Amino acid sequence: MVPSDDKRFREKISAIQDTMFVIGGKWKIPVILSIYSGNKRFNDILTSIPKITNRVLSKELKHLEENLLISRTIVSDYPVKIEYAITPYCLSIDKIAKPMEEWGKSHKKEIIKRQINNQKT
Amino acid sequence: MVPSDDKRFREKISAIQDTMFVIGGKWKIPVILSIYSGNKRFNDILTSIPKITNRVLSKELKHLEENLLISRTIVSDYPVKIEYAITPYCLSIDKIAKPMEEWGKSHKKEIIKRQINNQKT
DNA sequence: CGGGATCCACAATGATACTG
DNA sequence: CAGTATCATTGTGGATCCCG
Repeated sequence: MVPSDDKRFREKISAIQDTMFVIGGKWKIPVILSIYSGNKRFNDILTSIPKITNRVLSKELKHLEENLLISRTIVSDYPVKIEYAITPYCLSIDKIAKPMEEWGKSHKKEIIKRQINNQKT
Repeated sequence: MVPSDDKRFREKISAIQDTMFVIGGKWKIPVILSIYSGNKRFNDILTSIPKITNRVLSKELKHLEENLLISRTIVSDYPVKIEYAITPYCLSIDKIAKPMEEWGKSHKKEIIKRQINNQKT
């Protein structure tokens, strides 16, 4: 590796790893999209996302709140009623969600194409 | 959630999760960038990425090869000499790496800003 | 209803050694 | 050189129960 590239290289990696930390993992984006698509209550979000468990959802919501992507509001004390909402800031992840969605789709095609070619040989 | 949104919603989630699967995790992007920046040999890549171990690197390289992002070429049999290279197809991830890098940078600023505000109160 | 606490299985990782 | 094998340790996720 060229030494002069080193600093920029590491900064780049670091920035991308930061992003991965915030929205990476299996559930972050699904949770955000669930709330974005209208779900506000814990159990609604829970049931809207296949296979997620309440403990994991709880952790993810906390993580997202700490990273300013969603807000948590106590609507009523008794019975306890909480509402989650995405923050205006959260909309900025659209800039990465869109490319990721498109790339994911085209990549799937690419992999399928490869499999067909392998079968031929 | 509105039922009519359901199908598109799940497709969107699925595509993004596919992307996360391919380039997600701690090391995928660093490995790609390392090769991109000129490292071709296993041990070069290994030492260029802080904290990665040879076992993890080995797994990541296999994963990336399976997903067509890098190529693995046996240059000489004895002594064994392998060369890794990024594929032309791999360049397509630039479309997501760039946005992720930019978002990561601006997000760090956002978090720092939040911390300063919290200290005031 | 919105989670937290606990227990447990299994996956991931580090360290070290070893091989073709 | 380019990895694998093995073992100990840690982390993470699911299942279940519980509480305000």
